[in-house]
Amino acid sequence: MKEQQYILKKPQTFDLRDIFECGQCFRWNEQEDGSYTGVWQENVVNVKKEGQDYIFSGICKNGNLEEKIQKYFDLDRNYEEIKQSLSKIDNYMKDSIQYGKGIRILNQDLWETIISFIISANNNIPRIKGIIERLSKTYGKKIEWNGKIYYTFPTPEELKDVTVKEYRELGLGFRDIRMYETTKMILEGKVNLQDLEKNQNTIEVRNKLLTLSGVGPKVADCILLFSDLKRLEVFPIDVWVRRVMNDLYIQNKDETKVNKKQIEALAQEKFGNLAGLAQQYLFYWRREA
DNA sequence: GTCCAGGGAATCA
DNA sequence: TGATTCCATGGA
Repeated sequence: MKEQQYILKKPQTFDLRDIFECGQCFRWNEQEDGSYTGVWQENVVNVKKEGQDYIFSGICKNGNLEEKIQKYFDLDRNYEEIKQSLSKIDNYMKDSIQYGKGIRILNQDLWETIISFIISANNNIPRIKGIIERLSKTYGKKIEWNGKIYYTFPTPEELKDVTVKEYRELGLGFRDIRMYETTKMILEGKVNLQDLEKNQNTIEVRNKLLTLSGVGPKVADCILLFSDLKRLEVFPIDVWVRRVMNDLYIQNKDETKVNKKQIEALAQEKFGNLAGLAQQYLFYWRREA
């Protein structure tokens, strides 16, 4: 495969750290020069900031790099408008958006997002990244670029003979059986990913995702928001989001006792169909700042 | 040694 | 429906 290059000139909303460290993805790693390298589908790409421009270079299977980047980085969406709208809600939103102003929500592969967030359950980000890297290295396809070896995220077919024990040995812990069962369900067609991609009814898609082993409300919402399903109205509630929502708006003495339905209702009322974006600014702000 | 992590499933009321 | 408890693992 031939190396391709694409230069994104002076994007208004685009920051490498905000995009790759805000918790939505697990396969992008910072390089010594401050650029980031990542693998998605069968693409290996490095993004480097040059002045106010961003230089993408890498290899991609069938297709041109520019089109893939346009889609993956959600470049057709107007984030300036979204940020302006959310900033009007209150000063907390204004501050959190100011902190994460370069965030864009990636259109990640549905299958990879499902598995990644099943692994994320009761786990921490460095360890999630390690597990996903070992999964790819063990079962994915090898891609060489720029003198280094990279591995694609394994497809359901590439995992069809993997046992629960082998997942456990990769360090998945109690998530081994969930990963095994979900992979099996998809291979057997009990959940059809193409059908989910086509279905415009968010409730139906969410309910279907919830039938997968290891997919509960929070994981389902992360899949809906961070994959190419791209539902911006969902509001994934994890420990950090519960914490920040309680601190800012609810102020219960015991944050762990806050009712999830109360948080959901509040999010819907305040943020409406942009709740997912609001959630991401708040998550990143509370976790990093 | 203890606590915690982008929670889910099983169990019980 | 709603609340509790257990689930591996590695880093702080």
